[in-house]
Amino acid sequence: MPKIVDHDQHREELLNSCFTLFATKGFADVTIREIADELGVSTGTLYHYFHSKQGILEQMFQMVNVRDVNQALTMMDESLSKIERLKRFLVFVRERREYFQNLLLITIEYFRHRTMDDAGDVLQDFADFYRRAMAENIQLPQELADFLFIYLNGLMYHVRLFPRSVEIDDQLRLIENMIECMITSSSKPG
Amino acid sequence: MPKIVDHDQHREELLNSCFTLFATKGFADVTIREIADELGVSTGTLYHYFHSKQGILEQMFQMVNVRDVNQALTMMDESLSKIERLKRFLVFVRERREYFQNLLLITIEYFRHRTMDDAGDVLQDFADFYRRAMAENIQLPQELADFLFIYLNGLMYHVRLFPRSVEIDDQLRLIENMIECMITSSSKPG
Amino acid sequence: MPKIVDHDQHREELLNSCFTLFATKGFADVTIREIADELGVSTGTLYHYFHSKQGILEQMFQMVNVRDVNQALTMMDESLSKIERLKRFLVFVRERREYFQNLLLITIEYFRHRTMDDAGDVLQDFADFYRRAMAENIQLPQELADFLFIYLNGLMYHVRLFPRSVEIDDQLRLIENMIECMITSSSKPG
Amino acid sequence: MPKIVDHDQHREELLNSCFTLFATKGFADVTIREIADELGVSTGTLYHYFHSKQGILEQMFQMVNVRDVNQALTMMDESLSKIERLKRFLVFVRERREYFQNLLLITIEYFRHRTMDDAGDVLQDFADFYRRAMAENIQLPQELADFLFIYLNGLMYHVRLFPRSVEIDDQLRLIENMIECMITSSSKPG
DNA sequence: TATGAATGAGAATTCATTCAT
DNA sequence: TATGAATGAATTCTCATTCAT
Repeated sequence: MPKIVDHDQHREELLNSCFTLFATKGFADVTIREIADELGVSTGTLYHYFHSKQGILEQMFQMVNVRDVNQALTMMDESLSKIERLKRFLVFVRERREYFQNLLLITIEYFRHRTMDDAGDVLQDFADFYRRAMAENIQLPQELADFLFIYLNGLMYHVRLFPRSVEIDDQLRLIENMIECMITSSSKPG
Repeated sequence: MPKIVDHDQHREELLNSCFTLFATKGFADVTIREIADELGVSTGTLYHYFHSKQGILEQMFQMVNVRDVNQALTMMDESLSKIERLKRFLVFVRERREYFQNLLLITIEYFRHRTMDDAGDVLQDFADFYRRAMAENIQLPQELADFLFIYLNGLMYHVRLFPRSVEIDDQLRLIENMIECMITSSSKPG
Repeated sequence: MPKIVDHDQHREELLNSCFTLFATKGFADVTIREIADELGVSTGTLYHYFHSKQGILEQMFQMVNVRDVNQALTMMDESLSKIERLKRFLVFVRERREYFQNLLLITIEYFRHRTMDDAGDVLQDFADFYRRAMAENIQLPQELADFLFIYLNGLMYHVRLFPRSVEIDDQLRLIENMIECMITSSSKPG
Repeated sequence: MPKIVDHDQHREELLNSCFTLFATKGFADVTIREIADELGVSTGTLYHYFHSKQGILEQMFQMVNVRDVNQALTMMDESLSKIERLKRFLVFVRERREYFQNLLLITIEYFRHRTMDDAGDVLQDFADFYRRAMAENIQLPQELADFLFIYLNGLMYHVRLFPRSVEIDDQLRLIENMIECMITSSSKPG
């Protein structure tokens, strides 16, 4: 009997392995051969799992999308205060900064290479998911969550491209203070 | 006598014209033929002015670098208050947002494709220049200027990739308030 | 399972086929397309077997080298006299004159296009092999074998470039007489 | 008044300068730019003097042809003996061996790249001239002169390609002895 | 006459994709 | 299902040649 489950699982492993490859070299500069070598399979095998190189990028992006949704939903403890939640979230981002930097770069690759027959506005949904998840999890007003999201993307971009010019910890403390300040000042009466 | 051509000036014009091309499609996905067509010259001419495709990217990035330095230095009126300066600066960014979005994407391309024999740490210098120019011009402490720089990069990234998800004017107002709040609160006694 | 191909054998066949091509047109004037057409394969296939055009020349020269060594070693009958050996050798050269003319021209191509990271002094080894094989096989003193080698190269060069100006048979008879004369006169007492 | 003589003289100088270039790198591997640089003129100027790259090779070969004829005719002293003439000739070749090596390589280039609308059988005439000049000057029977010619070409080829494997002086002494031997033995009465 | 900027056909090489095994 | 040899269109780059100045 063919192992259907394994097939999907295998595909997911394959996608994971070339996530970093695409992020660091860029989609166009990674060859199918490279991917195959990285994954330890032949190019022929790759084409059993994916329809094309393009398809790899698309499926990878969608997989990331789904996976991150699932992860984020289970992150927060219901009993925490806003400030605690924010702190936790920033620690979470800090710990996975490598991943988020790559995700940011992958998103650009997807932005550039998506075909218009991709179902719907995948990118918009992707961003919206993150923005809303942040608002919900940290319980921030959407505008503030957006602000935080935008800033964190800027920070990921910055530390990847100019690694020596800012201290990520200093910047995270700064944004924490700022958001905290906004929360407390806006919740204060008059 | 041969045709009189200002070699450097012509080269700069050529570089300007493929700035957008590289930003939108990405360096690897733009062909020399495309560039030549866009510029209205032959591929041979391109190689008369540039040593390689790589060389086009490098020279373009350096040109941008130099040009932006010169522009930024002449931007500010000495008599303005901090707040006024910040406002002016944000208007400046807003008006040139298209350009800054492209610059951000070009920077990633340069980051990916630079060769190690490029003189020094061009990228670091590039970022440092912007960070310091902002600190000086708006007269912010460096940490706050860095914060602003990082946020604005995040914003440029966001509006390019997810154009429908946030209002750039709302976000600019928000960051203005935040910085203003920081300035005033930190300058207040006690 | 992929198509079973004896990689090395196939490569050798390919090399054989472009031997004449390189000899007659010269390395630089043969295009990869021409080679591919001549061999009945695609350009892509060529690059599956060889690292570059340069590499084809290098591997071809080395293959020739090895093959000729093996052939020459089995040529001579132990029981023959010096004169008989010489005669046989000249017949051998005469019969394969087309090949030797091409080999001479190929050697020039290799001389011109070899890269310095080629292992050792391939050309010198190549010549030394021939000189020594001749001395041994015909049992001539090295100096006389060198003389014969040099003359025969000259003859191959001549008949290829100026085919109507000398009769190869006359010249072969002449050199036979000369060598014979040298052998007998030097072996005579007094 | 236009200087017609200078034009031709200039052209001859130009041809001289790229003689070595063509010999060492081969016709196809020398660029017009290289030639122009070597000659210290622009590519445009080159095309005032020559119709094409091909034309440079053709005119160069013809110039060499004519020049060598003129030189050789004035070389010999009428009063010398055969043996003396042979010796002188070999010294002449020895002194100009660099030139003859290049000439041999140029001849191959011409052989490969001549067009069929080149007037007559230039190559054949070229070889015949040398063969006859040698027969006349040294006063050898044509067959022996041919033999000498062929051998010397072989020697030039050998010392250029395999410089460490034979001593040119040893070989020249050997051929001298051989020819001498042939002369004296054939002139002796039965 | 002399220049060298401009041209574009054609070169070597790469690489996504196919398919016989 | 898995392989990797084979394909050939497309890419970057070169270079002989032209021509406006």
